[in-house]
Amino acid sequence: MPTHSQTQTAVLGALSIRPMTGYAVRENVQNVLGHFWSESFGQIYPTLAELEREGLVERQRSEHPRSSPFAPTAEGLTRLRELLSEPPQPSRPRNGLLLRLFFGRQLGVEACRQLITDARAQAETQLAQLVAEREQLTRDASLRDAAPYILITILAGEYGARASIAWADDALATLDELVAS
Amino acid sequence: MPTHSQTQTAVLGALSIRPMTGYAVRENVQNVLGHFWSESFGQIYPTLAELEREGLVERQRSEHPRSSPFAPTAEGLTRLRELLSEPPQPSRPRNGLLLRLFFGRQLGVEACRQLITDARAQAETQLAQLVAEREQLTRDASLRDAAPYILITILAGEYGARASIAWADDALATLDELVAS
DNA sequence: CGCTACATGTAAGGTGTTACATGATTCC
DNA sequence: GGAATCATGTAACACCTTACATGTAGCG
Repeated sequence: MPTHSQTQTAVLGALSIRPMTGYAVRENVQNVLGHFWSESFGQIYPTLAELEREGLVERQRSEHPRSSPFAPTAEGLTRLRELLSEPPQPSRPRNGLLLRLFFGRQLGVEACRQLITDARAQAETQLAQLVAEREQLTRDASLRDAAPYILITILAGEYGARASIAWADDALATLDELVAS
Repeated sequence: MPTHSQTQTAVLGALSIRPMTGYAVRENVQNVLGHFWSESFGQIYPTLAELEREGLVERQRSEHPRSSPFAPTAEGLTRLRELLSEPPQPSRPRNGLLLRLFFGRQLGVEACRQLITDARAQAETQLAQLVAEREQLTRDASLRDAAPYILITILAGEYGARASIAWADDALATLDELVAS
C-alpha cells in the first residue's frame, strides 16, 4: 500500500462516474471537484499508472490508444468502496486570510478592511458559480444516480459561501466600531 | 528570500503578540491559531533559527538561556508587516468529507448519513469551543489592542461552524427524500 | 529522586507542485 | 500545414510531518 494519500480515491472516484483520460480527470478535478479538492498532473498520471499496474483501472479499446479513456475494473470499484469507507483524514487548516487578520493590529485597519472586502467578493462569485452548477445538475440526465450526492457537496459550498458573506459584513461592522471609538 | 511559505509570518506574528519560546509558539499555534492554521515542531524550530540568523528575532536575557523567550526585533516587526501585506496564498482545498460524499453512490446512503452526522457533531463541538474562547477574550486585558482582530477570526470560525450544522441538517433531509423515493 | 512538563533539534520520508519535455489530434 | 488543444510523463524541488534523540526544570 504505497499511497496513503487520498489521490487514489479521487482518481478512482472520478473514473467511477464516467471513464476518461488522465487529462480529463484533471479538468474534472479542477472544474467539478475544484470547490473542495485539488490534484495536479504530477499526481494524477503516476497514480493512474499505479492503478493500472494493480489492475484497478484499464484503458478501453480504441483506435487511438492515446485518447482511450481509463475505466475502473471490478476490483477497482471494490477498492474505491474500501477507500471511501476509511475515515476522512482531516487536512490541517491553512487559512492565509485569517492568519493576516489575526495579526491585523500590525497590518492596520484599512488593509484588513480590504482583505475582508476581497474575500466577500470572492465568496459572492463562488456562490453564483455553485448555484449555476446546481441548476445544471438537475438538467444532466446522465448523472441521475449520482445527482443527489453531488447536490449535497454543492450545497456545502453554498452554505459556506453564504457564511463567508455574512461573516464579512459582521467583521466590517466590527472594524467600523473600532475606528469610531 | 528562501522561504516562500507563510511559516515565518505565523511565527513572527505569534511573537509580536507576546515574546515566547519555540515550545510556547507551538502550543499557541495549536490552541489559538489551531482553528485556521497549523505548524509542527519540524517547521517552527528551523524557522526560529533562521529568523534569529537574519536578526529578525532575538532571545531575551534570562538566567536560563534554555527558557528565555524570543522577541521580534524592530526589523522583525517591519518584516512581519511586509509579510502580512502580501496577498494571502489560497491553499488548495482538500476536504475528505466532501470527497467521500461526492462519490456517495459507491459508498451507500447509510455510510453517508453517518459521515454527515459525525461532521455535524464535530461542528457543534468546535462552535462551543469558539464561543468559550470569545468570552475568554473579552476578559484578557493583556490582549486589549489585538482583541478586535482576534475576535474577527473567532467569528469566522463561528459562522463556518454554524453553516456546517445547517448544511448537515439540509443534507440529511436530502438523503431522507432519496430513501423515501 | 523520580515523574511530568518544558525545551530544542534533526533526520528520514512522504506528499504535492512546478516546470520542462514530448508528441498526437483536430480543426481551420 | 499551422495553431490550438489534447495527452502523457518526469525530474527537481519545496514543503511538512513524524519519529527519534536529548536534555532541563520544577514539583511532589
